[in-house]
Amino acid sequence: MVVPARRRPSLGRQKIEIRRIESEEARQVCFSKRRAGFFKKASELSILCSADVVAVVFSPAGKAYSFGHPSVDYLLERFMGPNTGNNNNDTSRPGVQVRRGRMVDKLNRQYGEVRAVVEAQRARQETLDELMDRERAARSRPAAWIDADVAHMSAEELVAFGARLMAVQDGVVARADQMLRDALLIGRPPTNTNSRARGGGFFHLHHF
Amino acid sequence: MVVPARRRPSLGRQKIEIRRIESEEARQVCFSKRRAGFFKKASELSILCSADVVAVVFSPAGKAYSFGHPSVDYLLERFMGPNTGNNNNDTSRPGVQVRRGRMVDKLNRQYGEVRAVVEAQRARQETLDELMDRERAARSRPAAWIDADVAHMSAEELVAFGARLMAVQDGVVARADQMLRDALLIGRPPTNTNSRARGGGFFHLHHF
DNA sequence: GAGACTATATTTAGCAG
DNA sequence: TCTGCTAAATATAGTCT
Repeated sequence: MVVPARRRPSLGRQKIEIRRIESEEARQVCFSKRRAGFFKKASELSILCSADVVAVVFSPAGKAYSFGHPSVDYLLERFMGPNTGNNNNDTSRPGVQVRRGRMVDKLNRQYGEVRAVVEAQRARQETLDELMDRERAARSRPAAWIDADVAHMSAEELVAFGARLMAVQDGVVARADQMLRDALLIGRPPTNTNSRARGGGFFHLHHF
Repeated sequence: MVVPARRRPSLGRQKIEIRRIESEEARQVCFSKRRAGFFKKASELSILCSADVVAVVFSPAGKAYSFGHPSVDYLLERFMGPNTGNNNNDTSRPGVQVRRGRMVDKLNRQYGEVRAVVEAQRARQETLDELMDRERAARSRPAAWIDADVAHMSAEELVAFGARLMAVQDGVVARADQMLRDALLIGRPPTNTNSRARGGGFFHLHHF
């Protein structure tokens, strides 16, 4: 009795050239997969080598996904620590007061790998997008205080500024990370049977 | 005649737990390898999916390696474009005037994958570190204008600020990228026989 | 249109020079 | 330290559900 010689169920991974994927759909799929892998790599790098890693990815559609890394504790301490009452002459920026809850949602959306959590609240997604837009609009006015000068900086200044930016962003991400962590009461990502989701998750406490 | 049954030349890659590598040396090696792989992934992601990607890695030793990516042209245009003479009331930041040359060096050091180039000028490295420190010191005073407030931001503000930061940083990296590119007259990374350096390089022009 | 799956493409841990 | 090698560990393209 001859077996229908059914073909291989799959050709397996194919080699591809590193060039823009033309197919809109395939591009989107690839983006999701690789973004996940990318963030995972970031996570591993930060854990294995005790390195601070910050990564931001803007989807073609314009959405931002960020990965904030390790030294959460260290930076948290630095930014929220003892000297909380410092000299900030905040006279130009608008005060957007908001409670904790929303923050969690936004971070979840912006964040890449907390997918497991996001999964459970995908419904709120749209509300978030809306919020994001509104906020951006509200900030467009005073927002210029930062980038207005970038174009005018000398080479030296540019580099220095960039460095500062990284450091600050690091702090921002760190604090955000911590807030999310607090809000969700997460110490480690929720256990997930999916093999992809394994690999550690990206909110680590560790080191420094 | 019995063959000495020589063992496998290598056990091949071993599985490791994702946890801080204790061995100082092994950690350093791993850092180098994975940093390279990480940046490569960033590059591929940006090219394949036409996504903007920014990644910064701080080595345990404190050095920063950054990967700026794609929409160089787009952002360059945005930051250096037509409306160069905009409304910046720059009354607080010091003006550090410097010529092009140094910029190239610093960027090279800061950048990870231009190693091939860096290789050829490692000697100047120390001068750069010195410069960096001096600059940082000089900037420590007015530097506070940014991070002083981070600790005081509400959740909403934090996220918005983070988003802006990413965008700006993207711009900074983009401009820096372009400057380096101009200065070195590079269109693509220098050809290198080393297999590691293969994989595309990270300064792309492409898309958007 | 997000996951599951399979077969390959890539990455990289542990060594050796 | 840095480079190269080898083989096992992962990441993922293409498909199907």
